[in-house]
Amino acid sequence: MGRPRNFDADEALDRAVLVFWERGYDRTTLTDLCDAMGINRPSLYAAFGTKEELFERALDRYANGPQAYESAALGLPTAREVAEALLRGAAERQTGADTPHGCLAVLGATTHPDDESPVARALIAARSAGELAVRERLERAQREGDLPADADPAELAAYLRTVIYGLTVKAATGATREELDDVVDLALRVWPTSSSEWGMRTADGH
Amino acid sequence: MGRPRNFDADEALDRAVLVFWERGYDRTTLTDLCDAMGINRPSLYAAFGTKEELFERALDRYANGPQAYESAALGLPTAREVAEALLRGAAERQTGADTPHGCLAVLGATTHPDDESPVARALIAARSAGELAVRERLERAQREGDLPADADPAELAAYLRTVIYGLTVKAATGATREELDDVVDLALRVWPTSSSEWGMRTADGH
DNA sequence: CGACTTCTGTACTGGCCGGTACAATAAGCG
DNA sequence: CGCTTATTGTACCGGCCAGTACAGAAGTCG
Repeated sequence: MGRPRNFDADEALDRAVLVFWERGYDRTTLTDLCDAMGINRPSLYAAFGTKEELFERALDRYANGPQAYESAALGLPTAREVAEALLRGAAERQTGADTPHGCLAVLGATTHPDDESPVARALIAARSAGELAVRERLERAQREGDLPADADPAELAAYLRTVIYGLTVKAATGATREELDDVVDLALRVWPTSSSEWGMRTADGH
Repeated sequence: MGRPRNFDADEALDRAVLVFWERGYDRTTLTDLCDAMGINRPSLYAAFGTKEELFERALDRYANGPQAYESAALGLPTAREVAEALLRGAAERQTGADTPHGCLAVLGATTHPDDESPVARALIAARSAGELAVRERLERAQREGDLPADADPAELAAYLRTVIYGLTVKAATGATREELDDVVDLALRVWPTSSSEWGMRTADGH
């Protein structure tokens, strides 16, 4: 009962995602959000709560929407395919013509680990969860014999995550998809293809 | 003549660098800066101008101070040494115990290429200049026979820059120096050591 | 129809922001 | 010692921010 709201909450949240994605948390104002969502402030508060709470909802929706290619990538059969899908997916997603460049979870806020703000903690948690998921997928690959026994899933996951973060910053700086794909080509050469070659290349390390 | 200022401008600028480095441009207020610099607002304006202008001065000082390892790295004799020094230097610099984690030039502001603010343009210019310098160094290495002829200096420079950016985000998220060094170990395996191996690993690419 | 409940629109609040006016202060110089 | 010049400290400005009070509007249910 009561007066029905005359906007679609999911659609409004999608608009909010785009605004945060483009401008980051700090530089986004409630006025920006209301304009983009087509509603006014009391409605925003009633439906989504505080700006911080709205950001966390947006982050969640981003993970399940634009960033869903990540979980899809983890479902691929081999570790090598997972790695390539993660990197190519990041390059493609972050240079889309119709979406802001870069990644909301990385560029959403300038955070440092000792920052106790809820926004910072939500972002750091989201990033850590992403890396952990990759690591667990690679550990499974190793158990399945899909990844050489002397490879280190944790290090590989950290490396993949590092490259993905780097792609984000490059995309935000204005890199094109082609440039990013070239970087992905190079980054994937690290991937261990066979146990012997992997060992050989490790042996002469410093 | 006139009353002499009772603070050291360079020292005050160093303090400003630390504040911007830790909090980023947007989250840093003039009150933060004045407190850290030990001066009050009119003195700050007289000595450094606007907050934006102060940030650009801080960025410049950062490049010539904490980030000076980059230009030092470019002076090393071989391309391989240059690459390793850049990555190790980034890992070390961005996880220092006495300095904020991450890189001022990357985390200083959430920017997008179509952002016309002076701060955004200064940051993007600084990043592009950094990558260009690496690329030119690698082109020289190739002329000197120090890098295989079939390697692509522009792609390698973009790759190095991407990994460095990624290290920055990981450092800001709380990664330790050891974790970053492991990533550097992996990242450096990409480096072309001899023309034949480089070609071999390229041939079966997709 | 009329009571009730929920949402919408306007207009506002206290607080913080970047930037500055102005008077007091501290030096050099004749 | 005064005059000039530059910096300092205080106190303030308009503007924008996130968040909200309140009245009117739009539905449901008896």
